[in-house]
Amino acid sequence: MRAKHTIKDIAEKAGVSIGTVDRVLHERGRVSKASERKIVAAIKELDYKPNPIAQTLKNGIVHKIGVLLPNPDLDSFWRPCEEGIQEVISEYSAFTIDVVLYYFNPFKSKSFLQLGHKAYRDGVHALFFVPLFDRETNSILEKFDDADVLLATFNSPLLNTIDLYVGQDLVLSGRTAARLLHMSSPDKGKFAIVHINESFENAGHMRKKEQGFISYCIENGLNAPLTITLMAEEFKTKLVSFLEMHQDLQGIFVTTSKAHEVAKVLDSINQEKIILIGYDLLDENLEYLQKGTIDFLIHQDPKTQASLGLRYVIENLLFKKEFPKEKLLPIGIINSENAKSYIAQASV
Amino acid sequence: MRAKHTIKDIAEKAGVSIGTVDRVLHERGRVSKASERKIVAAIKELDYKPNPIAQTLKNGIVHKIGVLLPNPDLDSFWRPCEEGIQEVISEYSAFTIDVVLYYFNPFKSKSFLQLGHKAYRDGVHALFFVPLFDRETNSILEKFDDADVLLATFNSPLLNTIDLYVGQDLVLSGRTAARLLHMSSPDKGKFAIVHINESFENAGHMRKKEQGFISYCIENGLNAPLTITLMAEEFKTKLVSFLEMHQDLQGIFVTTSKAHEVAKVLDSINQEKIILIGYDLLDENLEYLQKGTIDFLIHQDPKTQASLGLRYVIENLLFKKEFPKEKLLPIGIINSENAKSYIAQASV
DNA sequence: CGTATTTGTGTTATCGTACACATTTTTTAA
DNA sequence: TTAAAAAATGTGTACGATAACACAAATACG
Repeated sequence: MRAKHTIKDIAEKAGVSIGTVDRVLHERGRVSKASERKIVAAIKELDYKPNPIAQTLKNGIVHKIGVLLPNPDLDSFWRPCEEGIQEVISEYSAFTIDVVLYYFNPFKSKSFLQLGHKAYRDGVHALFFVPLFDRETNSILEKFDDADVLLATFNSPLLNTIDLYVGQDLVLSGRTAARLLHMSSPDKGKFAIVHINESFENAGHMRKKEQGFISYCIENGLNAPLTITLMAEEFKTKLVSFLEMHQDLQGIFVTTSKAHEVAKVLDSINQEKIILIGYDLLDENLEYLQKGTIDFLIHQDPKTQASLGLRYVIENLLFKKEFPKEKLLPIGIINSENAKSYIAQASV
Repeated sequence: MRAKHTIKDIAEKAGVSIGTVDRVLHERGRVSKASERKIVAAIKELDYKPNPIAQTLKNGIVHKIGVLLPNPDLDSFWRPCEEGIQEVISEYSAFTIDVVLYYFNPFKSKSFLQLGHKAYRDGVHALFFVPLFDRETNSILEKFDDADVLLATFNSPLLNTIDLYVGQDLVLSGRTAARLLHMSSPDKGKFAIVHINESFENAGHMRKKEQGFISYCIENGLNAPLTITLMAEEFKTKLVSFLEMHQDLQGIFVTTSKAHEVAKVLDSINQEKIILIGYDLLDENLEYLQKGTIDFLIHQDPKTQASLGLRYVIENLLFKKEFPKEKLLPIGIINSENAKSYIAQASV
């Protein structure tokens, strides 16, 4: 690799001053066609690329990045996201960035809306958020429409024009679960999909996972899975009677991170044959994974979603690094053995 | 976050000039104890961190990074690594780095040694390599001993003093495979470990995987697995007679990326009941994964190993970013469904 | 006591880019 | 033809860290 060429090299080659080159580069006008031609030719010939380091130093602004995240104190599912964000913040502590965290109440769309608007008023240069509520998200996006603000989301997909989305293919994760159950009981299979409906915000997620699971069953000539939705109240009663009604059940797929609650019930009635699959590396889930009540966990990796997305945003602002419009993380299958390797992963 | 403090702020606070501050920062002497005390205090109080961007700009050197990699033309296992490296190179094309690739012959330790020494003569600032041969690696490391060169490895672990290692816990991956087989045939299980010994360089890898597999079996009261090593010659004959001898075999664990060769044989004799687990997302493996002959693949993710490691090296040189001494990547379990999500992963 | 030498300190140019401002050249109008 | 306006181009400084250099004050030594 030959040494990098600078603006000065271009200027010399084209026989003009660096100021003129700069004007061409930034299309600020006030340049004769003749000079412009020569400069453009020189840029091409020398394959000039501006030095992003120098640009960043020059601009010298403190990039303000808003992160709009559900409050982990209100729903611990978001704890790993917060951790990921914090890690990235300390990773870039030496750089001129200012990450402002806005924690909204995941059960109140208004809280989301208000904090989104607050981020706008605070004049953030980028907003990285979980678009939990469709209508409110649109309202926020409208606000930012004119402003030159980098908009990035994670966890929940969104149709709107967003610069970046980091997440997972939920349909595929449902199919993956179905395949795992199918593997472990290779006949026609009698399976159940359990939705645990704590807050309606997960509805979309659960539906997509279910859809994937069912599509696998159909394509592979399996019996259609049973479906049941459990709420916090009468959780155990309902589940137990469901199990009694379906004695021949071979596997259960829990579409949320609360598989441990199902495991608890299964344990209490000494039901050991049923294969149980759930989501996420929560401590409660891991405990039952080690005991063998939970057989597989699917890793949604919210932490990586958050940290990777924020990193894309930061590196774009700082170093002008490009990023993909959509980044779908791999669907991790976790059993009692490789769990460790995913937990260690946590710390960078 | 308050605005970043600069060397100038420190100078003002301590009532000295920036030159004096710089001398303290770099321990270049020529500073009175009184000034030093004041400066150190100011640095502490303002929590001063040097701006890595400015430092890099000032230093302005082109960092030369040597990458010592087995030639993918001679062993296609390394193709993804090369791709990962190339991706990172283009990702940082705007920065002042010069990545020099040295392709050695993975079947000839001498080739490895020679290119390692060549990298030294070329005066690289960092060397990122696969330490395939122990003795030769030590010889190379000795060379670099005095020089202030960043040494990083991937894929093959090493005891020596290396700044960074990116890889996987091989023992754990063997355990993971055992757990998967156990899940799919929940009695005492009759399993076989198949080593496919193409080149001795894999010996260490294979041994560790076997070790993990066996330890799982012991801990879980399973039968000890059978072990067989196959060479290219008489591959099929040997395998077929092995299968005939053990009609009740329930699962096979192939410790290399050549599970597809075993799958080919199983297919040819219409053996469908045996569960087959292998390594790596090769096209040949994926084909049999979709067909159902291969049931699981374990993802060693050589591409991420290479790209992540190189990225650590580059970001350390460019931005003084820190990295862990050892980075063990998660052990990915792949079935026919989530394979897609890992393949998509390939492109950044 | 005067000249060397050491020690402490401040000033300044540099890296590559960006932009305000100064200066020169060209065009237009009187 | 010449002054004014417009267009084109060059110059200087800043971003923050670094280090060579200049210079003063303090100390050493014959």
